Amino acid sequence: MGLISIKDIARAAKVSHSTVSRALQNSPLVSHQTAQRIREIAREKGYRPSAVARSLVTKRTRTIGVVVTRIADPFIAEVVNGIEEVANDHGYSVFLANSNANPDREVKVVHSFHERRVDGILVTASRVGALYMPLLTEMRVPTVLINNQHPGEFAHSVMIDNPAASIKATEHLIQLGHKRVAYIGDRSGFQSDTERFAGYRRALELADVPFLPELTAHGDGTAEGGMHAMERLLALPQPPTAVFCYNDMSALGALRAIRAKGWRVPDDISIVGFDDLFIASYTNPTLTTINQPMRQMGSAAMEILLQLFNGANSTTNIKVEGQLIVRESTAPPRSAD
Amino acid sequence: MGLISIKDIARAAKVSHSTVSRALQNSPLVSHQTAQRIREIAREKGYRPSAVARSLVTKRTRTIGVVVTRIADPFIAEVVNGIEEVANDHGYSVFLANSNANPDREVKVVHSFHERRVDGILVTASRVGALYMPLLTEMRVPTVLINNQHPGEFAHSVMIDNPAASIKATEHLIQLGHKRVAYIGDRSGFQSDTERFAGYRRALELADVPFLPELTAHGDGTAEGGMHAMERLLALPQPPTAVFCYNDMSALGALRAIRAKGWRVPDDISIVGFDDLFIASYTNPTLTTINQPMRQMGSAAMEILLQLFNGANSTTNIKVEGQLIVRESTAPPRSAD
DNA sequence: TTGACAAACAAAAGCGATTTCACTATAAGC
DNA sequence: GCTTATAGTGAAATCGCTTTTGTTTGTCAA
Repeated sequence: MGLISIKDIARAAKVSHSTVSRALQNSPLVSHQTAQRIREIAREKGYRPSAVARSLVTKRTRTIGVVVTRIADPFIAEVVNGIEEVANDHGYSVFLANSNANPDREVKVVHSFHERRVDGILVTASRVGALYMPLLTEMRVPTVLINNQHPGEFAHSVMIDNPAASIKATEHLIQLGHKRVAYIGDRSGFQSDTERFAGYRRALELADVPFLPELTAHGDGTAEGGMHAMERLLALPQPPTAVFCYNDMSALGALRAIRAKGWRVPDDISIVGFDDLFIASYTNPTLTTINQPMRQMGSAAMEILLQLFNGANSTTNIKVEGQLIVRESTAPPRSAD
Repeated sequence: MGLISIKDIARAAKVSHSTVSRALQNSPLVSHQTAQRIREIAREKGYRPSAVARSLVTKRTRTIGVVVTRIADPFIAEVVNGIEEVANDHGYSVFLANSNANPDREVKVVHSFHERRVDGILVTASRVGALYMPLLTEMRVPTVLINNQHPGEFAHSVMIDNPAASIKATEHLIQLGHKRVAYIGDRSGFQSDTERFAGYRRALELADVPFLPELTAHGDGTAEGGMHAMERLLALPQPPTAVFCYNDMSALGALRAIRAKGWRVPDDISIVGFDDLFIASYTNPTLTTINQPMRQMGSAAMEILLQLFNGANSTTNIKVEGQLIVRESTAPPRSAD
């Protein structure tokens, strides 16, 4: 005998298996006495109803699929933490899959979720938005996108307001007196890079600070990439006095490049990051950055899903605010030039 | 009509649904021609077989459950990345659940995995080892523990050799000439703390360096905890000249406490961490630490599971070596005393 | 006494697949 | 020409549940 089933405990309790099923879901159609007895026997035998059999008839699996680029990315891990928390609280289990930012693999993963009949799908930082529309429409699975990287609106999403946040970050530097403010972006063509860059330019414009093309360098969102981008900026005949980085990882690399050259932050150069990863509070100097409420973004996305499960059918596009966190990596330029 | 089923495509192809099933699994019991035609129709209609219906009859779900303390923990995220990679490669989907280091919740999660009929379970840093034995035996689900935190052997596990690695770390400090070597541990009672502390003491013993009880402080594995522990060590009349930290997070806090006091690393005090988290290469100074091959530990655990699925029944207890990575945070003491 | 009604349970259908078993052609062997 | 093996297919059983439908029993009013 493999696992014990509802029939086994029906036999033991001398009732039909339908009665057992009802007793275990506290249905009022079974007498309190019998129900009690059945539950007792079930507990004794360590019976656990099969979710797969149940799902087959109820047509709901109480599972959701989460597709991420890489779970080891600290930003994503926090988002997933928020998702899992809410999901678990509501009895949903979460499937996790990495896409490695590979569109093919992403599609494959979504198909596998479909076969598993997940009730909903959450996607972080996807770049295959255009592929999703037909795919998901065909599947009819409620889907919420988090920080989608493809231009265009999707039915349901949670995003950070990139332009507004970037303006805050850049304005902070300008207000400190910086005129030569650089931008280290991500060359991979994410929409968030485009938007953050736009915010940066807009802030310069608003403050009548000229935009200098040579002060834009591109990394790839990693510390390594940020380091190389910073090296290029430092090699300029007239290096910037402040740098706004696409994300904290890039900023980490920038800090390193500056230190390697023997310069000091913020004395010689100011640095602002984006994300407010945990480690931003533990770098030396600590990092001024934009706080993205990652955990809450995850919970919010999951809560949208829950509402969709409950029949809501309005489109929900949440845009959260980023908050500027001033730490030690920014200061007025050495001499206001 | 909800989702399209095997019957729908059977009707369209004018064959029985059994033939469809066979055609889609490339069974040799169906003619090449018919199979071709059926597959074509299935593709056209975007048919995806229901994994839940299949699982009900095959008794295998091709899913595994992964229970972690917190997915946002960078160490764990890397392990999970390794797990997901090989699981996905073999057609397994992974359920992820946080236990928040709460034994009750951990048991609940395992029960939910059981109901979902996962084929196997992976647990990282569990502290409820004693509870697992009966629970898992009853469930008969292959389980592999990663860095289990409960003393005692479990059937299958992947662990780092804590004592050996800690000896390496401590010896490194001693060889640099340090005599007052402190240890910042984790007061939560993890087995890894016990083992690392034991390694530390053993190294002192081997080098005839006296063990001084006042040089042992306890954090809680977080940067904050490490910071407070370090503050206590710094307040000593004669502070240590080197500190071996339970993990990189604690070391991060220690670095910060030292910096707050105006001292410098490694000039005034040397620091060694444990884990080699990504950020160890980006602190200032970069952190000397013990490398745990997190990703590989995850893959190894998943591979053990796969072997168990294939009928292997030997007990497998993998013990991986930690590697000392020397970076900038360690140097000889200011004056060999 | 009888019929209506409700309560408590059993029986059976069905979810969507896999798999066993049975059946029908067709080809091969005598 | 007749048995017999074989390939290809269909029918039916099955997995472990939920849910609809049916049946029995007891209570009460007429």
